Amino acid sequence: MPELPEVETVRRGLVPVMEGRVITQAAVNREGLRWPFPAGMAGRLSGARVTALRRRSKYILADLSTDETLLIHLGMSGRMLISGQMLGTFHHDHPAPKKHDHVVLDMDGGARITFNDARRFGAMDLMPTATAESHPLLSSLGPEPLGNTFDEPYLAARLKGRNTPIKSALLDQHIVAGLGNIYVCETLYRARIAPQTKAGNLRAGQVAALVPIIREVLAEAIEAGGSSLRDFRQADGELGYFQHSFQVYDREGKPCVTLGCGATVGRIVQSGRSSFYCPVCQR
DNA sequence: ATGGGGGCCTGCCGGC
DNA sequence: TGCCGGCAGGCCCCCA
Repeated sequence: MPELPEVETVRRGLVPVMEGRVITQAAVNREGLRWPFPAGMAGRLSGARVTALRRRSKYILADLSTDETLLIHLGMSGRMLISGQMLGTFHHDHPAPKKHDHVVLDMDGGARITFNDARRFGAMDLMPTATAESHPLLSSLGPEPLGNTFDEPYLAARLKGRNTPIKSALLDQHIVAGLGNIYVCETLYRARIAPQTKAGNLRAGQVAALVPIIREVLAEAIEAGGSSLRDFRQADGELGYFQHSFQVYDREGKPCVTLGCGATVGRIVQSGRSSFYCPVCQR
């Protein structure tokens, strides 16, 4: 489910209860999610202090005092719930366990973090911190879209000659890491580029425009997540998914929001995924 | 190498 | 109310 902005929002929500804290007890309720958990995961987590909580693409990385790093991927339906330590509110009971609560981390500050994932497309793994970036899930990722190495010359080089639609190219985590279906649709709408356009056929100006637009779309979504987080980590302590208003995503049949356009948002399927777009604005 | 399709899982929503 | 098909924001793997 979550794309880069949602994962970043979750990471920021976890920082106050995890960073610098010791995992006093880890409970693992099943063998694994998408892949088996690493051997002895609960024991390797218990007693470890989280020294830093980082993000790479859609992965959360918790560096531990044991010189291991815990990799967390939320898949499509993964959620992190915080209980036992609410913002200024008197509250220290934990809610009853729910279906699909797969991993539970109790922290020394009194917080409990529960990883719930109905579809089990998520993942957790442990690896030495020193070689974290060579983890198979991370080693071939493209650059961070908000980082310095993601720029126009880079993107132009990666799209050059590619016959795949720009929609698919931007979803390719090897080209740029962290975009998913929603933000690719939103990016192409803002860039006024039709999703069917062959990546290699984009004009230079279009490629140049994509870089700042991708940055803007993601930054705005993180900002929206950050602001909703303040009111969002309450009642059930669920982190993460803010209501965000999209310009085209999931708006099939609704009017294009561009003033005076008057067209209707369309939907096509590309590589098995829905692309939402304005057939008039996007060329 | 590249591009396309299948598969993994469960939950939800709309139509009948 | 229930059943059923279709769909979901991710990612890996296999095939041509």
